[in-house]
Amino acid sequence: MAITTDTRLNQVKAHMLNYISQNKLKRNDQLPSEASIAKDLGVSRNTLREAYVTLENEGVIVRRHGIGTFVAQPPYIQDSLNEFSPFAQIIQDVGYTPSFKTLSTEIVEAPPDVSDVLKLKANAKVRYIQRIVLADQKPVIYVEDFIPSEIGLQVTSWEAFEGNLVELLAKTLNTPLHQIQSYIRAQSLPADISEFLKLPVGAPILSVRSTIYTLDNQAVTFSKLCFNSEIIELNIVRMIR
Amino acid sequence: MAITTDTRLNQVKAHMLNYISQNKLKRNDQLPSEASIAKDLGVSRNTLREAYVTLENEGVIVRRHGIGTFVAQPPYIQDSLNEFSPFAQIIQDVGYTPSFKTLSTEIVEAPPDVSDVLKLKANAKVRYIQRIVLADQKPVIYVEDFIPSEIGLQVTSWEAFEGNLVELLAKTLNTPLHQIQSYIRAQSLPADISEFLKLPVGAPILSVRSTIYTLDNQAVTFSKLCFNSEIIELNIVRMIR
DNA sequence: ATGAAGACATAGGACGTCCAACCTCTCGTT
DNA sequence: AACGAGAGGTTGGACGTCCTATGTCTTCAT
Repeated sequence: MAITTDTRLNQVKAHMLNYISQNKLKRNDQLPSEASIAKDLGVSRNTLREAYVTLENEGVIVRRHGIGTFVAQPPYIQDSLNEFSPFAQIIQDVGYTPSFKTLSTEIVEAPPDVSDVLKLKANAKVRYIQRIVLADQKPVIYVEDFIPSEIGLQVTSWEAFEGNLVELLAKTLNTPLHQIQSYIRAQSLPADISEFLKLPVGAPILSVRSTIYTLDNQAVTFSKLCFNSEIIELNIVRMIR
Repeated sequence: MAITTDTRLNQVKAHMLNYISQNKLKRNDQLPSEASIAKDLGVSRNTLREAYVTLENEGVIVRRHGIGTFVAQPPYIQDSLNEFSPFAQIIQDVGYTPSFKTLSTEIVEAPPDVSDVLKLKANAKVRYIQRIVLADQKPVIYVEDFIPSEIGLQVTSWEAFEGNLVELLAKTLNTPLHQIQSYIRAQSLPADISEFLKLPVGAPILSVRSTIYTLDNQAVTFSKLCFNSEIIELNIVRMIR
């Protein structure tokens, strides 16, 4: 379940993250120049530059033209945690350490709204997974996933599953998954979820319903999520022209 | 307001956006291969690849190894109704009739948070517009726009302005506006906005902060919005590959 | 007919090179 | 002492080249 392929670019990225961690670099500390690191690692400056650009986009470093490269936000996470889900990335971007916890999971008959979105026959079964996502051990997202049984995902233990659902789906279906379509609204926290998010009933939360489609517009997973909006913000980039 | 970081990469990006628009390409339509476009534009395949990668990150296209490059989300809003703003579309989609009302407008010194996002000098002036968006005469969105004065928008009467701000900006700056970057969170409705949205204080609302950029990543407008979440849902399409 | 092998087109990845733009520091002229 | 020119280091941008990985389509032997 390696989402990170072992390309040189990723090696370089990993090296830089290690470098910052091991030398205990703090915010605004300067990193070695592109050229020197590239020489040390035996890669071209292009490759290193690409790694730096990526790290900058991820908010780890800041590059300043004509001056040098500096630590922006020391890396909170090492590689493997990065594999869970897109939401881990969001949490990471905000500066927390993400983790998952499975509350329950079972095969159930699809509820009407789910069945509707997934275009299932009546009485069709779905794998139901109830999880929470934690940021620095604090619960911030409550997740319910519904995956049609007919897809036939193979997982040794759903209870212990911490992999990337999207990756697993893509691999099992052997087709690229194309998009998540999400609807977002604000909502008052209902009582039954309150205990999981450890927030008072009625607190404003982001409620998201998200559907993953194949290229053929077949819905393969439907998820309901509740975000603790005090900690997590959603980020959209939308093209307007 | 110098708007010309006219790098080749940006030229290529702009060209591809135009290409998709002018040929009216839709989702899943195939784009010419990297090599052929690069040859047509007289740039190296590297440069073109970089543009493609960027466009993919922005959700406009999808690249598939060994197959080709495809349109993910056409970069323009095909709108006739969309006279005023993307939000009119959202309201329309939900089944209401959108309209606007200007509450107040003036030139003010940019508040710190706004000045920060727009990268303005201290004490720089901005055009401040306070509006509400109505769905079937019912207020559903509260909007505050901040536009740098130096852009020099020409409007006969801001009070009566109901045009499309984005269009006006694009025309005045004579450059395509590229993307909106938005941050969304849930929030309890504060008292000062309560009267405009006609909702009780403390009601859960969607709070959105939205920035419009040029192709060169210059921020040209910053907006704060509050959505009545009982009526409006936001809709995101995010590429996950 | 069928299926395997191979040709071809496409994106993925990396390298080495060159020059531009930007910043800091030093050193010589005034 | 003040200032400006210039050297040297740093990131920014682009090019051309080479090879690899992945799909698709054709061709040919069975």
